[in-house]
Amino acid sequence: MLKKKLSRMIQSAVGKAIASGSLKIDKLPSLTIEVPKNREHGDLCSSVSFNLAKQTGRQPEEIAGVILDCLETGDGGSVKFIKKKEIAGRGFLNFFIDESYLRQNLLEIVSEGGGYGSSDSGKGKKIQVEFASVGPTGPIHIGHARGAVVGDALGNILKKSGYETVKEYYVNDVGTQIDILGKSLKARYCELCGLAPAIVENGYEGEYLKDIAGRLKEKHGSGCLEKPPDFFSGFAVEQILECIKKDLSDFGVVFDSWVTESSLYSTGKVAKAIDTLKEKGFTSLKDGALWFNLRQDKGAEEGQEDRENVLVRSTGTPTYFASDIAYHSDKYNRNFDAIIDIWGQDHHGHVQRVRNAVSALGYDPSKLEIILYQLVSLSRKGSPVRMSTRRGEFITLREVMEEVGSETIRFFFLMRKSSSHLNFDLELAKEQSMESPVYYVQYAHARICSIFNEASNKELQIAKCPKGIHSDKLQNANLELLKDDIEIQIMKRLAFFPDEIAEMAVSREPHGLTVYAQEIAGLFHRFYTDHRVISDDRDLTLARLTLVKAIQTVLAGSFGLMGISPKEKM
RNA sequence: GCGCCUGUAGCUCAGUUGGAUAGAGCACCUGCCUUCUAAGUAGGUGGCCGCCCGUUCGAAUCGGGCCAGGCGCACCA
Repeated sequence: MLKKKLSRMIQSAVGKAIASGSLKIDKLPSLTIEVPKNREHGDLCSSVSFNLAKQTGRQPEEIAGVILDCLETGDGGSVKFIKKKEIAGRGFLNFFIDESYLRQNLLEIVSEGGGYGSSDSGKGKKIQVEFASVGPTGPIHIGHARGAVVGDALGNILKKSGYETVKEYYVNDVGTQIDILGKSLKARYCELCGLAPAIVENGYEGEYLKDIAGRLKEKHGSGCLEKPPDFFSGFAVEQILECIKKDLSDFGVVFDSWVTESSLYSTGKVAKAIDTLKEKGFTSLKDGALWFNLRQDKGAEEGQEDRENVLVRSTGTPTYFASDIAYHSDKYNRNFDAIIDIWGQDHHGHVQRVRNAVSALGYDPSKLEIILYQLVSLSRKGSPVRMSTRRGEFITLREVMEEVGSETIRFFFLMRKSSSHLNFDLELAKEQSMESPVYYVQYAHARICSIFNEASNKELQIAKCPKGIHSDKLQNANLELLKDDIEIQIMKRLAFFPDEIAEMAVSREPHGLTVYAQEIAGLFHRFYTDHRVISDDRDLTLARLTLVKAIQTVLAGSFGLMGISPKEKM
């Protein structure tokens, strides 16, 4: 990673300056390396001198000079990294990457293939991402899909960055809503059997329940009328969960682990969590119910107010809150270094009390990171489409997948940071499809594939896209021939791919994937317009094929993280 | 009322965690195909970064106060 590499170099330079007495500070300042907006300011830059100036009372420019004097750009490797370094803007340190380093990197991209972009920045750390945990009371709808996309992509990014990552789905298969679901199913079933259905208060009314009732009748005839409520809710959950799993996998979202709420009950984890809270004195009885109340002397995070929440209802059944505490306790016991929950913004009221409960149990609350994604408002031709699972008014993920395609949905949902509101217009997504950024990036990939097809036709004997590249031919290409401005620019941006991924892993924000992919695609399209890859000049052809192969590799790599499959032809 | 999120070009949004002259796409003008895909590309128009204070070498970014929009405040999940 370029930034890390330079950061280490500057760090040791500062260390050297301290040792030699030319710099007098007690602690190293936080060191951030950036890519300057203005190309004249180099490829990488740092503003450490400004921070150090504050500590030492000296001029930034002077400090910058001291650091540069101690900086060793040789860095021991065989390939030179920094070509030029300078002080500008009254103290900024600007660095220019040597082209030979970029050319070397190009070969690495081609030989690493799909592995390029990986890093070990998360090595040895175990991390869990739980997302898309939609209760099995109805089909997964388009609003939920945002959480699914964000979580999936983030999980992919973390894995790529070397974290041991578990993508998990939590199934709320017990509770009041599940009981109501069972009753609602029974009502539909009674209808099918020619009986008057019981009226279910706040019952689910979606069409899908009629289908499930139909399947129940098909399987058992009218023989289930006397079955207990559990039977109906169990059947409904089983059917709906199967449908959710199918939807998600068709959407390209894959989980490593599924945990059911019911299992937390059957293994006694819920009871244990409640008992522990009781023992530690975080509970009280009021109106026949057991409440969680935060005590400021224990576990309370600073600046919080006392809050009370019901753990066990006066009826004796624990609430969702209780089982969620047990679930988080279970997560902590699995020894993750970080636990990431991805929830819809509508659950934000739940955030603080879960954090409170977790710290009440004695766990480190800083390990729990809750990402709230803003809800998706769906519209069609500008007019809003309201959704409610209970009333059965919703647009399902499957419907939208069939209408606009899963890749468009995924790309769209990754284009905005998760804290931004997102309006998804069905008609617009379709209409724009020809002009959309999804096609823009796909088109770049497809064009490259086309070049390789042509190359194989032209007796160059370069393998076809995308597999089986004869990398030895490309490895021997004379990359010195890549010297046009746009070629250098492309090599630079490709070299930053590992940095980009590592940064997204740290910020937990996968939306940079779309930004980066569009940028690479844009550079390629510019290159493609002005330069021919395949020409009579065999050496230049090989060099450019290597460049283009690297672009293709990186594009496909970013698509993979987004969960989008690269197109070979359009 | 309390809490969370958002406010950047006409529209949809980026903005490297406080850096140097704020960027894309769409839309609107003007160019570029005998060639590996024009689903592309070059250029132009377009900005009190919601408003006001503050913090400092430096603010779209951090803090406070307003204004506007979205969402949440159950013995639901």
